This record gives sequence, C-alpha cells and structure tokens, in this order.
Amino acid sequence: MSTAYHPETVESGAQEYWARSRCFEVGEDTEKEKFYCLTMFPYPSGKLHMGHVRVFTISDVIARYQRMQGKHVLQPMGWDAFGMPAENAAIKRGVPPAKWTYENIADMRGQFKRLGYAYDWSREVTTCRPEYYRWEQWLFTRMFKKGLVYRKNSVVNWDPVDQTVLANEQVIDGRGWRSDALVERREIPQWFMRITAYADELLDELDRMPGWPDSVKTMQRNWIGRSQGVELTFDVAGDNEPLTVFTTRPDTLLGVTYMAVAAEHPLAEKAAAGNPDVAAFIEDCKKTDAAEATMETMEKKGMPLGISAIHPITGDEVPLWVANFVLMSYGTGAVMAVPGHDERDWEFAKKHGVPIKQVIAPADGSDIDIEEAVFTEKGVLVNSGEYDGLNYDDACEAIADFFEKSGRGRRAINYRLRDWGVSRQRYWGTPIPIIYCDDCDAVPVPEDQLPVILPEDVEVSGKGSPLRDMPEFVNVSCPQCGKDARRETDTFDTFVESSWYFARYACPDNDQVMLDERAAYWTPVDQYTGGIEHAILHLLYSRFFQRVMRDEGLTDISEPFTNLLTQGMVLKDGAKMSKNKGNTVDPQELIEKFGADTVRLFMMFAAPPEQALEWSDDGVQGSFRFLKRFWNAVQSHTDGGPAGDIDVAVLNAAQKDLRRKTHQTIAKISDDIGRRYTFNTAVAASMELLNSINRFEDDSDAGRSVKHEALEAVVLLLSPIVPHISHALWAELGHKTALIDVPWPSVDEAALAEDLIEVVVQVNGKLRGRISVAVDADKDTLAAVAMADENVQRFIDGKEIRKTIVVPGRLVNIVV
RNA sequence: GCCGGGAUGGCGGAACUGGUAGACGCGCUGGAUUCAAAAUCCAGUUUCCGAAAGGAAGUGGGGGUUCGAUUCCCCCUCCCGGCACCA
Repeated sequence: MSTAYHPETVESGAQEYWARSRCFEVGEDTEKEKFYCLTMFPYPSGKLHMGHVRVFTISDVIARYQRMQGKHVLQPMGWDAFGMPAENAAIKRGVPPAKWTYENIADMRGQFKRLGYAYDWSREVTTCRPEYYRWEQWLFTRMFKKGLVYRKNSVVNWDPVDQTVLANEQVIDGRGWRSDALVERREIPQWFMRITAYADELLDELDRMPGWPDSVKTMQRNWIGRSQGVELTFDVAGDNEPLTVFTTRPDTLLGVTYMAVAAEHPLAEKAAAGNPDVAAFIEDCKKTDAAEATMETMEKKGMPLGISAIHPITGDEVPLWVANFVLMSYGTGAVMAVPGHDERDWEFAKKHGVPIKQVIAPADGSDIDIEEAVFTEKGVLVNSGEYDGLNYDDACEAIADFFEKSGRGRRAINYRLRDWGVSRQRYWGTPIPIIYCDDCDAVPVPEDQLPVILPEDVEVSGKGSPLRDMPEFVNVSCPQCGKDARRETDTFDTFVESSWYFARYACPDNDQVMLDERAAYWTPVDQYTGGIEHAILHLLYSRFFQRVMRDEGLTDISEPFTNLLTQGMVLKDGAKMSKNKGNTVDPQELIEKFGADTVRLFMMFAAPPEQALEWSDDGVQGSFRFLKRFWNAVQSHTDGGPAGDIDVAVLNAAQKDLRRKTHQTIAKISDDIGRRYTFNTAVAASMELLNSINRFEDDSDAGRSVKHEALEAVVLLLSPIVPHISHALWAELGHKTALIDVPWPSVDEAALAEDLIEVVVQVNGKLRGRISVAVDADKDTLAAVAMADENVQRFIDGKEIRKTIVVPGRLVNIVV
C-alpha cells in the first residue's frame, strides 16, 4: 500500500531512532580505526544561516560515509561563544551577553537536531563556560613562564568620541560606526603570543601536509613570509642611536637615495619636537585606521625630517623621511629606499622629486633609462664602486661580508609573520589571567586561583569595558607579595578559544587537566572542514597552539588537522550572505516547507564544496521533486511484493544494462564521496541511476530482482546526503537492520563487463563520426573501422592521410 | 596595493591524467492528464545556417605549445576570499 512522501514524519522517525539508539555517542574503541570528523564550530548568532548548513552537511556526509566504511567516527559540535555580536546585541537591546548567547545556543542546537546531523552531543563544548576557558587561562600562565607571551605597545583604532577601541570592521571609511568620529591610531600596551618562535616549524611542516589544499599552504607560506637578507645599520647625523633596516636586496645598497621611517618611529617623534610641519604630518598619519589594507591602498605620503643618515659605504648623507606607508609593527619600522630598483620607492621618488640612481644593469647588457621605468630584476652592479660588475649572488655575499666584518650588520632571516596580539579591550571574552602589582609588575594568576571567572550579570554601554567599572573584579591582592593590586581587564582575542577546541572535544568533562588520554586517542582531526575565509588566521593559530600544547607535554601531535577541506561561501546576488547586506535566506523556512533532506540534497547538489555557491531559490523545488520520485519509485516497487535474489546466468540484455549501470554508479559515487569530495556529481550520478530505474519496465522475476538491487544501491549511496528518507526506504525495502548499521555497497566487477563500446572518430581534430567496436579491438582494427565510416569518408576522400592517432577505448584522429 | 581563488548555454553546474564541450538539475517551449488549475508524466532546449542529413562558431579577452586545449604556458579584464580587532 503506497503512501505519499511526508518529510516531517519520515525525518522525525529517523531522528527518534538515532536518539534512542544513541548511535552517534562514541567512546574510545582501540579495536577499530578511528576517524575524527570535524567542522569549524559556529558562532552562536541565534539563527542558522545557509553557510552553516553547507559546511555542516559536507562534514556530516563525510562522517556518515566513513562510518559506512567501518570506521569508528567521532563528529562533535560546540559553540565559539565569545565575541563582539553579543556585546552589540547587549548595547542595542540591553540583554546581558551571556543570556543572549545561551538563548542563541539553545535555539541553534534545536535547528541542528532538526537537520539530522550525526553529532555526539555528549561532548558539546561552549567556550564562554569557565570549565572551558580555565584551561586556556592555565596554558597562558604556562606560556608566560616560558617567555612565550610578553607585553608591548601596539596600535589600535581609537574612537575619540566614544572613548573606546574599535575593531577594524567597526571602522567605516575611517570613521567610528556609532559616533561617526574620525578614528585615530593609538598605541597601548597589549599582550602578545610569540608565534614567531614557531615560524620556521610552521613553514617547513607545510611541505609535509599532503592532506591540505595547495592554495591554503601557499597562502600560509606567503603569510609567514620568510626571507633571507641582511640587517644593516646606518648612523644618523647628530644622533647616537643608529638606524637599523632589513633588506633582501643588499646588492642595491649603493642606490639608496633616501630612507623612510614610520610615523610612530622615535626619530620621527624627535624631529616633530622641533618642526611643527613634521608634527602636523605625523598627527595626520595617525588619523587613519590600523588595517593593513588601508595602509597599502591609501595615497603614499611622506615628508623630509631634516635629518640625515650616513651611507655606510659611501659616507654620503642620505635624507630621512617619515612616510605613512611604513609600518612600525613590521620589522624595525624603518626602510632604506632604492628608487631605481623598487616599484614603490620609484613612484615615491618621482612624486617627491627625490633623485633616482641606477646601480643595477640588465644582465644581457641592454640599456635602460631609470628615469623612465623602474628596473626591479636582478642584474649586474654598476655605479657601485668596488662592487661594479658583480652579479646578484656575488654582490649580496660581498656586501653582507663587508657589514659582518665591520660589525655594522649581519645576515638575517626576516619574517612577515608578526607575533599574535591577543589583548582585546572588550568585555565578552576570556579574562586574561594577569594581576598588576606596583612592586611585582605583571604577575600571572596562580594555578589554584584559576579560573578567573568573567562576571555574567553586567550592563554593556558600548563605551569601554564594563569590567573596568567593577571594583569587585579589578581589586585583588598580589599573588606574589600580597599587596593591593589590580586585575587585567582586557580579554583574549576569540581566536584563542578556537585554537584548541578541537582537542578538548575528546575530553570536555575533565576538570583536572586540559587534555587527557582520550585526546591521544582521537587527535589529530582526520577531516577538518570549514570556510576558506579561515585559510590563514584560525588555521595558523591552531597549528601554533597545537605545538604549544605539545611542548607543554599535553600531546605528541604537532599538526592538528590531517586533511583539510575548505568550502566556498554561500553567495546571494554575488555577495556573501550577511545580515548587514540583507541578502540572507533562512534555512528554517525551507526545512519547514520541504524537510531537512531536501535542503541537504540541494546544498550538496548545487556546487562542489570548494567553490562559491551562488544561492538561488529555484532548484530547491527540484531537489524535493527528486526525493518524491525516489520515494514513489521504491513504493511502487515494494507494492509488487518481495523480490528474489539475482541469478546472473539468466539475465537478458536490458537487465544486464541496468545491473551495469547500478555497479558503475556504485563505483563512481564511492570515488566522488570517498576521494574527490564532489558531492554534486555523486547526486547527479544517483539521479541518473534512478532515471534508468524508472525507464526500466520489466515485471519478470529477474527484472524485479535487478530493480531491487538498483533501488537498494540508490538508498545506500544517497544515505550520507539524505539520511532520513534513506532510513525509511531501507526499511521499506524489507530490511530489519537499521540503515545506520549497514556498510557501504561494493562493486561487482563482473557486472561492469561490456562487449561493445563507442569510439569517436575525428578528422583533423574535428568530430566526424562514431563507431561501435569490440571492447578489446586493437589499434589497426580501430583505424580501419574509423576509415570505413560513411561521414568520415567524406572528409578524407581524395586526401593524403598524414597521420592516424588511435587512443584505444577513446578516439581515432585522422590527420589529412 | 599584496597574497590566494574563480569566469563554461537563459541559470547552477559536468567534462577527474591534454582526447566526444554542455552530464545532472533549474528554467523555458510543446504535448498528455484535468471541467479548470496545481501536481505528475512524455518530448524538445548552446548559438547560427539547413526541411533533414549535415555544416559553421563556441568554455571572460588576446597570444602560444599540440594531431588535438575548458584542461598546459604568457599577457590582460572582471568577480570573490584574506590582509593580523568580524568570526
């Protein structure tokens, strides 16, 4: 008796079964091969968006597929619960961030369950809970003792009206988003983690990470930006402090015609004291936000300081400039400028009338005019005194030797990577476990006083952190000397929480240690899936933290994520879906209308995971239609009663064709899901198979048995993507064992065998015919049959055949 | 600006290792069913020429390598992501 497809009934039935059998709650089974499948955990914004649905479905498909391969699969879920949106909501609606966050988590957990993800909810981690963040506070104090954290001044965006520090995204066209005031760069003391201490290891290990996309590895390599060069010092006329610069082009040293320092550089500040124009210029430089993209794209401005450096080789005076494009936080905050052989220096020199000197000539001896165009290639030294005639390598060596012998410089390795600033002047984050004492300076909070608990019952105004106004939080006694002291009110960057949560899923309930032996069982993550937007920061910080935890003796693992899948954005109208742009699509409405399986299916079908997915409301309907066809096909088949076993000896041609299609599809989808992660083509292949099934009209016993096998294959092959309908249809096909415990189907090689295949015939590379030949036809036979084709004859008739290319099983190309 | 990625019918995409461009789906067109509509089913659907057979062009633009290029190389355009305080 056929029933119509009702997704709510089917899906709640499957979900109740999974919950009742607790099939996704896993312990540590050393007998089985483990598979740790993880998705970047979400920020609990309150509502699931399409980007979430996409990434969580991708991961769930992989987890369910691996389970069917017999692996012991862990797939946990948790909440990246600290962050700015909670504070913004608090400012807007007066709800404390904690309350807002916990309510959002409850809502989103419900949505996740409705989507049928195979999560072990017993391991849920919430980063704003003290039982979680106490361990990163603890690790920070350990890092403090090792010198892996330190405090220094660094630049923030200062809103002079709201008297508060702004995030880069809160600065719009150089103005504060709420006050509209011009934002200023301001230096304040902040805590840093010494990620640069691991720069070489983080860089070198990338060469041994075959499971990561090349694009991400390249981005990380470029981000770390290791470069070999020379660090050299210039004396400054009338100043005792020499100026140190780093260059990767010491061969161009004789071409230095000016030098530039950052606005925050001590020399600039010194010059400003006696020169109001310079002072005004520096003030002007500070009226910009602190983002690097802004620095790089803004107009390059500079002003001479009226101070000269002494060229270390020629002894000439070289004018010093202050420039808005030199970053204090990068390198030494000073650069030597070689306008003849550096693009940016050339443009700056042209604009400001600084002389341009050619010191490199093209290696092939050709002439260039350095006033007309910059020459940045490596070549032969000219106008460089005793170094004239040397090539790049020899010149670098000679000049580096000169500096090292004279003690004025050294060969050095420079990194673009900077230490990680983790201080945030915000309330809703992990309190940095430091106490400031007038006598003992900054003292880490002792282990027995952890965690430093963030008070949750607060009012947020948007003007500075409420923690500063809480004497019961701030006033403490110094752990070292006992005198009155003040607690740090800054909190951690939320990237700190997301840098180790993947390990904590293994042992979220341990209140004695950060990680235990269960982490040793589950880590590293076998498959990590998340947005490409995290290619650098989150993934690099996590790799860094994993090493810090390793060196603390918490784990033996160095790399946290063995295989990485970076999924593209979900776009609408060509832009990232976001509340700001008002171009969101609510998954909840679609789930209510069509069910979770339709939404999951459409997400997997619309594009391959790595590509950006342009959302379109059309097409969801098509996925729903397909599931209805799928449902009806199984129902009408089972209406005919049970089907017998297949007897391969009695199958006719059409029955063999369907069997071949079934097993070809099993092979293709196994490859698509297991190796290629191209779920879109897996869905397409299963649609093709169902189309073949629906065209196959054969009610004989043999026909029904072949059809039964084909339908079972579709159910199993689609089950990672649409697990609910598959659960129901598997039972409908007469099985007592629940689908979740059934292994992935295997290919019957014998069913794939074919007698005749089609081969394409080209003449001069253009398609002119198709021939049907035996599978094992040799090259000569193929060529002969191809020549005999009627249409091919028209194109080769009367012409000389110069060459015949035969690709067995594929094509014949006749060149005339 | 720098780093990474992308561009294929009306739309989303397929073509995996240089070998049939457009699988699969959406949309659209025509037909069946219906009192009618929805739903469903069948057929067609890159463009141009042609009644058809067939032919020509065609994978963002320009050039190159090759018997053969969506695929490899060079140059360019536009779009997306990241740029260290959005997560």
